[in-house]
Formats: sequence, structure tokens, C-alpha cells
Amino acid sequence: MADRKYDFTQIERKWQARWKEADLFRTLDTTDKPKFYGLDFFPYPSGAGLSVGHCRNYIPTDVACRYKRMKGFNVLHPMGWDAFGLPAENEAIKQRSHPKRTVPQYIANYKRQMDLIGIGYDWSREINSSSPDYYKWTQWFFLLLYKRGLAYRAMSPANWCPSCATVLANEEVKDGKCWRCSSFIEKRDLPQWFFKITNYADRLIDDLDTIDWPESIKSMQRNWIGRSEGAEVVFTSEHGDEIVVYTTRPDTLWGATFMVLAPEHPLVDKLTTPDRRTEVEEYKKLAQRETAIERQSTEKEKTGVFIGSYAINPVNDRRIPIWISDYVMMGYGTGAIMSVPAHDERDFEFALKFGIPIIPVIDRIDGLAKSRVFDEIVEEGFAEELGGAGIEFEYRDSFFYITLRGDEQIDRYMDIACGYLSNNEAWIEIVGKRWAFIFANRGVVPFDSHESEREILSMIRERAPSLDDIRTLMELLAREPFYRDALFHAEYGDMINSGEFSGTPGATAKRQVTEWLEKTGRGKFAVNYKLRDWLISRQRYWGAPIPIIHCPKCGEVPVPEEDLPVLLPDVEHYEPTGSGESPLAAIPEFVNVACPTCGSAARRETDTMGGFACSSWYFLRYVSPHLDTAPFDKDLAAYWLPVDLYVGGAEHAVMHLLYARFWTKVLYDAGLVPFVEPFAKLMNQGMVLAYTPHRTMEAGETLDEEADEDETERDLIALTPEEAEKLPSDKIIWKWVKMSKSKRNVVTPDAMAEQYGADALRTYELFVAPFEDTVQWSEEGMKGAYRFMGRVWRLVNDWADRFNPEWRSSISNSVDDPIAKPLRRKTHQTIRKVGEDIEQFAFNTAVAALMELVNEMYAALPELAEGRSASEASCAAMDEAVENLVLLLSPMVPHIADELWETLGKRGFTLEQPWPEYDPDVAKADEVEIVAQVNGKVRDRMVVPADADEETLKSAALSSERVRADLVGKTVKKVIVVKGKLVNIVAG
RNA sequence: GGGGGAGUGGCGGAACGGCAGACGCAGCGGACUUAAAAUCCGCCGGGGGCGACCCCAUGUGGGUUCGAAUCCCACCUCCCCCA
Repeated sequence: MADRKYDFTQIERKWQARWKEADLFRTLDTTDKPKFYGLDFFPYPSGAGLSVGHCRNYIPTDVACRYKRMKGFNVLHPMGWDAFGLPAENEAIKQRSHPKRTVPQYIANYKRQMDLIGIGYDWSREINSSSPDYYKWTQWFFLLLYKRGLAYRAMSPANWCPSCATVLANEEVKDGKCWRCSSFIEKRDLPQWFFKITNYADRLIDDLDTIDWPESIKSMQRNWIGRSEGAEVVFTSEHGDEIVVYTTRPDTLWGATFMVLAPEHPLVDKLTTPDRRTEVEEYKKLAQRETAIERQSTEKEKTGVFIGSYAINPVNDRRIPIWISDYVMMGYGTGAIMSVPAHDERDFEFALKFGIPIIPVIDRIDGLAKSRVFDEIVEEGFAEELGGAGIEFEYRDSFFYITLRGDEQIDRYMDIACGYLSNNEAWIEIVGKRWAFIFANRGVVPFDSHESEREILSMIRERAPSLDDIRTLMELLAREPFYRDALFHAEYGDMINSGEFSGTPGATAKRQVTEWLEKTGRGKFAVNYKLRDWLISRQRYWGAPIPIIHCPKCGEVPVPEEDLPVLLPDVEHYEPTGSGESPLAAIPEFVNVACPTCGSAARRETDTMGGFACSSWYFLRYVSPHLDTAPFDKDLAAYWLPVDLYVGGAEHAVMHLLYARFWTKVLYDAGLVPFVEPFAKLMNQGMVLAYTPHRTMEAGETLDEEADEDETERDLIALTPEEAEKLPSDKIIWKWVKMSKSKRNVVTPDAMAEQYGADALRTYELFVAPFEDTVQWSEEGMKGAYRFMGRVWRLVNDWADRFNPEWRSSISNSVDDPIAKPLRRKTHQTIRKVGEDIEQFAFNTAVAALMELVNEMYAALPELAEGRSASEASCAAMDEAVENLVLLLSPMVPHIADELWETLGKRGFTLEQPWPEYDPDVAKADEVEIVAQVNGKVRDRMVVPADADEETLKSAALSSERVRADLVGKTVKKVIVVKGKLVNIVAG
């Protein structure tokens, strides 16, 4: 069989057909084996089909599942379709077709491609979230949440995507734009359905500690949930209205010099005084037009309007003005903030701009203070005095620029400044760690309150009438660039200028103030989250209808369970209306219904559920995909779940992965599942980039509709290779970008399988880089993987004629055979390495280990050539290597493995063979090369028995000629011996 | 601005306290061939030496250690997420 050609197309077709015929991937539920549930994120079927980028997800999962199966696990490895939702509907609209037609077509193509690259899915468990027997249960889940008080309808300023003509959940808004079509999001007030995910915020954070997920994803979820601890403090308007604010810094309350309400805050109308009304109304309109991203941007200059009323700060009864500004969101906290400009950056900017007092109430921990002094206002010798006191300063353009550290230095400086200030018309200011103004005839006036600020301001105006327009001291100080870093800080520190609390240490200030607020009824401890409730309504056709009926008499009535599913009406025209109403609202047969409770004429809810509802439970459906009495079989779910290995892209970090965890916890609370986390281990595959030619956009040119997502470089247009041909090379910008339809750089698995075979594609995808790394697609690398397939093919075929299936009877470990011994060692080392690497998802090094084994086998082959007196043990060692090589290859390249298995005269499928076991004694080297170092530098290498003791190693190293040459004239101070590795001689 | 991650030959990467560059790609040389492809064998970080060998080298600068690509600190650069 030596000259058999590697006809991968024929081989791959043959084995795919045989696997199908044997129903090889069918998973049985009844078993005494340990279970392994390996799952890929289920994809939304797109018309573009799968790229080699998608395969980077499916191939490694398949390898892990095949490996687990050979290791004796009962493996569940299913696949299904996230077919409901915006992506599928938008694509159908673009195709001027209907999702009921495009979806099945795209699914068929995906399935064909997955089979083509040899992924071993149990297709008998295939699910489709848009089929009624699936979404019936999505609706059932809605009712479960509804009954548990976790689904509610409320008017809300929702994220409205004008292009998709529907609202989006917060998680679906990226940089103020739609996650699917990149249109800018607007705010619209609409009645919307929400799931109360905020009830689970703490559990969603806490349970992250129990799961094996990438730290980056956990961190993103923690940040997204955004738990913060602080206090709710009750301020009162002068008319007695309570205005509750949430703050994370109750220790800064004494520095609250004004208050800001969100423009949408319900009290704004009432508290606006008639003279401010016009301006306030105008500002409210302005704010409504802005996107959330614009409103929160720290770059943007602060805007706001004083509404004419005042509130009372409950800690010091001070009257503070109430403003509205767009940087306060109704959605976060209570929609009202106390503003502490001295210690909050945005408040600082705002107060500076509008001339609101800024009073520091937290001491600086870095001890930094600054002072700038005009040389004509101090007497001769000032500089010398400073120098003598060890105070750092710089003198330029007639000014001393003085930087101080710590109280001691500041005190010394203040003495000097008082002593040398001679000019009655001038003053010296100190800012930062100390806030004070020194006047020649008044001495030191500390700046520590509104009263002292007023006093200082009036003295300054007397002396310098040109500063008449200065509204606050901070405004004056902020004009001096030298002071900039000393004026503001947001750190925790000891409290100052805070009445009785002055002097409270920074470490306990927050807790002490909170306790006092609670005790005196001024406020209470509070936890706040950035996480908002999950907006589930979509004003779109292609989703699961929300199973609610609105009855004029009974109100909201859930559709009785036995009436599920609420079928999506089969209509030709489903395009969004843009009115804020779902297209379903225009279908009377759907809308008009009798109330299930009282029988009166009622209306169905016409919103559908966003696609993330479907994907929040699909992993449960696979355990009993055809069950029609429940969403899943409780016992089977308890057996199979949680998912042992979940593989997909990192882009769902705060969407699907958060929602699915939430639903699982709800199920747990309802007693339906015995686990609280759905996915025990999560892995994120790296992206695949293609080297893509671009050209810059011409003036006035706009992107066509195809160019949608991932369009980060707005002024670059991707070119096809043909277009690139036609342009001069200096006009072309080559960049590595993610493969996407819009970039026209997609490499398909079909093309690769046709040219190099599915096995070569699988090898390359596994070998090119660590699983989680972004990779740059290269056809050269593909060729290398193909060459490896050829090498394996020839090696096994060459040996097949001489292969003795009974090799175990002639194998020997004791014979000191120069061929058998090292070859057997390599074989057993490789068995160990490949198994360990697959467990750790280190597929690149697993492939490398197999390449090494193949290289060694090739090297041994000439010694075993026909006519040579090769020992029986050597031949058996080669038999062993060949047989194990085929089995080790099986999870990664199953087609060629099965073919070679057959070539060796074996029956059945490699997948059904047990994973090879390695013998640690055979794998162990009996001689090792150790390194002799002098002062950490390698001087010699020595081959010694692997188990040589420290004394032996030490004396071997010391007797080395090269070592001794280097030791001439030196004394040995110490010898470090690391068994099996090295000897380091420290000498000097 | 905050959080997460990463910087190693011409390239992808390996090693993750103990011989830096496994394995592969590209390149170079040889064998086979009329020739090419394919295949097989060899070389392949930089500098020096005829040579056995020697020196330098893992983004930059410090530190810990007998020993640092690996651990710690600072800085620079890039990627991702949240502002």
C-alpha cells in the first residue's frame, strides 16, 4: 500500500457517510458512564454561511468531545439554531424575502458545512428557536417569570433603534449605537416589558466565584452589574418635598454645595420657579434629543440650568441651589445627586463653570500643597529663608512656585510667608493639603467654609478691583495652571470642614457617617447597581409573541398554559412600521381575542420577545428536545446539566451569558433544576483575521448597506482582490481585520475542504495559535497542515504491510534496543502530552507533539527497512507507535484516522476505541542531559542517569573540564543542584 | 479616566523560576527528476573566530534570586471591555 494516494475528498465523504449510517454521534441517556456536556453557542443562521472563523469555535469543541468519548464519557454534543430575532429578520428584509423561507435555507447550509468539516453533532437533538414546539416553551418561561413577579410592563424611556424600528435592551447598545446595525440610538417613551434581573444582581455577582470562566468575562459581568455601596440621603426642598439622593460618598456630604436633578426627574416641574420655567423647558427638550453616550461623556462641556429652588442639606441645614443637568441620569440611582464639587470631577467642572462654591471637605492623603508668590510682595531674603527651611521652589518670571509636602513643611512655610509678606495690598494663598489666604494686616485666614470664602473674597476685591468678576475662590485659583493638580482630588481621606465629623479618619469615614445618617433618620445604607431591568419587548414580527392578553375589565391576563403556544401569525408582510407598534398590531385576527378570565373582548399583547429570551434556556432543551409536556425533562436536566464545557465568542459577555445565568437561577428558585449556574466552564475562542486590502473613502462617499457591523474604521473601504489589482499599490492600505461579509474577505471552510481537506483545515485551525488568541489566516499555514496529513498518510501506509496487530506479544520494555527504547519512550510521552494538552485546550502544542512523534518515526524507519536485521522488538515498537498515533489523531482529524485504522486492518471507528494509556515507566527517560553552570552561565552539558542523586551530579559538574577551566582563580562558594535539570556553581 | 489581557527570530508560536526559540511557515542548500511540482535529507536570532568555541539577545529601566522571557515596581506600545 506504499503508493496509495491521499485522496482526502473520497476519504472524508466515505467516513462521513459511514458515521451517519452507523448513527455514530447519537447520544443515549441511560448509561452508567460519567457524563460530559460539550456545547457551542448556538448560531443564528446567516445567509453568508460559515467562515473558517466560525470553525475556530466548532472544531476545538468537537475535539474535546471526541476525546472525552474515547476517554469513556457519555458525551452530549448537540447543535441548534438561534433563528428567532432581529438578525434573522433584518437579513430576510434585506433579501426581500421572509424569514420563514430564508431561515430553513440558511440552516440547511450551516448543517451541510458542519458535516463537511466532520463535526460530530447528535442531529437527532437539533433544535430551532423559531419553531412553535420550541417557542411554546419560551412563552412558558415568560409566564413562569410573570407568575413569580419577575416580568412587568412599564412606561420607560427606551433605547429606540430607528433603523431596526424597535427598542433594544441596554446590553444591545454599544457606544450609543445598535449592536446589529450601528445606527445611533434614540430615547422613546413606550410601554415596555421587562424582566426583573435586578432582583438577582447580588447572586449574579457572587456566584461568579463558583464557575470556571475566563477572568475577563467575569470582570465584564461584575462591571456591567456595577454594584456600589453608599447611602441614600434625604434632602428636602424649601417647600418640604423630599428629594432622595444616592451617593457612594456620604463622607463628603458637608461639601455638597448644590444639587442636580436629571432633567426627567418628576419633581422638576414642581420645583421650577416661574422666572426659570422657559429656560428649564428648553433645556429639557435639548437633553431629550441627546443619546446616553453624549450625556455621560466626560469630554463634553457641562451644561445645566438652575431651576430657581433650593434644597436643605440635611447634615448642616445649608440652603443649596437645585440645578438640572444632562449628566445626571434618571436611570441611575434616584435620578438626583448631591454635588460635591471639591471631590467629584464632574461636579467640580460644573461648579467651576457656573460659579458655585467649592469647599474641600476631605483632606489630601498625598500631603501636597502649593503656593505661588509674586516676588515684589515679599521682603528681601524670602528665597534664602525658604532654602534654609528645605522648601522646594522654583523661581521664574518674578514668581516663586512653591511645592510643599506634609503639615510640618506647610506650617514652616506659613510662618515664613507671614513674616515676609510686606505688601498690604497683596496676599499669599496656599492650596491643596492646606487651604488658606495670608493677608499682611490680617494674618492667616483659613478657607474652610462658605462664610470664610465670602470674607476672603471681599478682602480680595478690596485689594484687587480687577478681580470683581470672580464668583468663587476656586475660580480664582483655577486660573493658575501651577495649582491645577492641587485643587481637586477624589480620594478617601480624613474629613475636614465637616462640623463634628471633622477629623474622622478616611478609613472609617464612610461607615461612620452612614451609621450616623441611619441613627438620626437622615438617610440609610444603600446598595446601587448599574444593571437595569432587562427590556424584553420588541416591536417586531420575528419573535415569540408575549403571551399576555389585555382585557378592559381584568387588566393584564396571562395566556393560560394550555393555550400555548401563541402562534406567530403566518403573514407575508411583516416589516416594522416604525410607529412604535409591532406589525402584529395590524393583524386583527391576531389581536382580537376573548379574555380567558371573563370572556370579554380583549386585545393580545402585540410585542414579541427579543431573541435573547430564546437563547436563555436552549441548553436545557437539548436534554429532551422532543418532549411536548414540559420545556425539559427534570431528571435528564439534572443528569446532563450544568454544561461541562461551553465554547463561544466573548461578544456575549454581558448579554446571553448574563441572561442565561439569570434564568437558571429563576428555575432553581422554582425548584425545577438542582443547580444555580448553567455553564461550569466557559472558553472563548480567538477571532480569525484576514489580511484585507482597503482604500480610503472619497469625499462625499458613503458606505453601502452591506457595510454594517465591525466598521470601526469609518473612512476605509474593503476591497476584493480583483479591485485591489486595479489600484496602484500606494493607494492600497493592507490591514488585518475580522472576517466578515461586509469586508468581503471571508474564507469558507468549503473552499479549504475542497482544496486541502477537512482534516487539514481542522489541523490548521488547532495548530495556528493558542485557542484563545486572535489569529491571522494564512493559506501558507494551511499548506503546512496539509503536508502533515500527507506525512502521516505515507508513514502509516508504508508500514501497513508490515504491521503486526499482535505486536503486544512481542513488545518489550526491558530490552536495551537502540531503536525500540527511544521510540517507545516518545510514543508514551506523546500519549501523555496529547491527553493533557486536550484537557487544557492547548491544541496547538498537542498537534506539535504529534508532529514530533511522526518526525521520530520517520527517523527510525530506515533502520527498520526491509533487508535490515531489525529486531522483533523494534518492529513491535513501530507497530505500537503507528497504532497509537492513529488513535491520538482521531479527535483532531477523524476522517484520516478512521481510514488509516482500516488500513491497519482494524474494524469499526476510532471514536469507539478507548483512548490510549501511557506507561509512566516507558515514558520516563533513563538518561538525561543536565547543564553545568558557573554563576548562572552554561559551561557544559552532561548525560547522566535520570535518577542520579545530588552528590553524583555535583561531582560530575565539578569534574567537568570546561567548568574547571572557568573556575581557575576562583573559589567555589556554593553549589546548587536541581535534580534532573542542572548544577549551578557559585564562585568568585 | 477605570478594568482586563498581551509584547520572544523574517512570520505564527514553544518554554511560564533552571539549556530561550519546541513545532510549523517562509527562506537557503542538497538528493530524486530531462525539467518542474511533490517528496526526502540538512541549514536557518545577531555579532566574532579557520576552528573547538566565545559574546550579545525575550518592549524599556530598575529590583528580588545562586539563577528571570517567567516573580515584583515604574515606564513605553498594542488589543479588548466599560466610561
